[in-house]
Amino acid sequence: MGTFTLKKMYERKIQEDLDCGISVAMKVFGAKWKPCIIDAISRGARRPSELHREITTTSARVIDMQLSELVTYGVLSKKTGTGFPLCVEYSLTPMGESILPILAHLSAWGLKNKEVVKKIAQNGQEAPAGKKRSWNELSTIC
Amino acid sequence: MGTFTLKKMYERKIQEDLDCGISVAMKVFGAKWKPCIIDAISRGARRPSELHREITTTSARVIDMQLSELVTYGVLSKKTGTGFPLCVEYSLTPMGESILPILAHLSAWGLKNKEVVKKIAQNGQEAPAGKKRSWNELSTIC
DNA sequence: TCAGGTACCGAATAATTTTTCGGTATGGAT
DNA sequence: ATCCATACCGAAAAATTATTCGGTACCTGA
Repeated sequence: MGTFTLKKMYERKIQEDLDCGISVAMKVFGAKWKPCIIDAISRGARRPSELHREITTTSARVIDMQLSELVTYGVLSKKTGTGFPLCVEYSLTPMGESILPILAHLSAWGLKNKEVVKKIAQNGQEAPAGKKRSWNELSTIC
Repeated sequence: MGTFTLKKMYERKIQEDLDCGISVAMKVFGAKWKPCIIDAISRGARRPSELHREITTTSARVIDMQLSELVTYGVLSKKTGTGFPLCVEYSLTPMGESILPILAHLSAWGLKNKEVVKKIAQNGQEAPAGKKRSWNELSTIC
């Protein structure tokens, strides 16, 4: 028996293609803090308060929101205690566990390339845009 | 000798952490259409016009922008022809090639889970939010 | 009864990314 | 001189995501 209300989710204007595997993956764990949260949980942080303490680069609210989305998509499961103080534990489902190796690959790739990327990023020009065609770009083909 | 101007890139207000491998990876190939473009190129599409024809779900402008970012970050290399008609070819650099297995993993994961995700996504409530605590959520712990 | 720790939530706002629109430039063919 | 296909680009608008702010609720011990 419970009163409840369902908040309607943000309604996209542009449809996404959930037949594309990459879109699906990105939807489920591609948000800014989700990999971070999944990682922390895989390393043993289970309670929201622990996560809040561990991840200080964003607010508690943000973590809470992402946690609940991860539960919705079946990446995490949630157990609620009734004792005192309130206690909730999140843990990875098998589906969640299956994400870990992918995150490991992403992380390895990023670490391997981070110096180059950093250098380019700090150059301040994302794209060599605005250049008006003139000198030879590289070798000539075609 | 060439006239040119550099368009300044979007200046972030919130700093990103480029020591985190996952952030780096996401920055380089995590944008909406980049995986798609990388994939198309890996399958043999080299010229912008081919890509435009192959990827019809977004505009040419979008593809062009992503292409130039991918070049900037060293994922693609660009060769410009001087003949007629104008001809440009993009190809994967070794760094670009090294992304392919990761995309394959992401894609495989997504395809394996897409039915579940689709079902949940179309349920219309992203998060089971708004629920006011009352019945037992799951088993009790703590 | 009140403070204190835990777990949440909604609505507004800000930041970021994506998309649209309307251009420029090149060189050959007509 | 105009038209075509190719390859680009800037600026504004729209869409999406992330963040901030100010709450509620539960239980217990002081």
